Amino acid sequence: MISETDMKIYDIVRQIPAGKVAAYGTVAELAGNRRWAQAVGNALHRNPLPFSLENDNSSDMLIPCHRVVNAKGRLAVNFAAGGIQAQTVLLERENVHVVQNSVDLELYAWHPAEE
DNA sequence: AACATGACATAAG
DNA sequence: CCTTATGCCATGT
Repeated sequence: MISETDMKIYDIVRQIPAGKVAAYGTVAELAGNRRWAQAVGNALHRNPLPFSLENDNSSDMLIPCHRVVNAKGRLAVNFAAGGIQAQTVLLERENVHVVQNSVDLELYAWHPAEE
């Protein structure tokens, strides 16, 4: 069963454009409450559809969770599908350079207002 | 209801 | 940079 909060969270994450990343806290805030950061991580961890490798993103439930990093740009060590390595590959695939398991937020941080 | 856990954030040492 | 400690919220036992 997907809760209201999860819906909001997934909805926000789905809006992150390719080539950009958003922090858990940012997603939480956009979803409605700044303090859901931890919950966002949990929600994504048990996320039903993590991402689509080569799929054409035809499904509305696709959630690009690899574009979500922590406040310092660090990747998720316990990334559900394949760990941090998988997340790295997915990001690199979108031209988001990953160095030392981190990304440069100055370059890739997603700013919703600029959509 | 109580307690433990987690893909977090922030502050402090 | 790293480790602790504290606070948050949602879940699972």
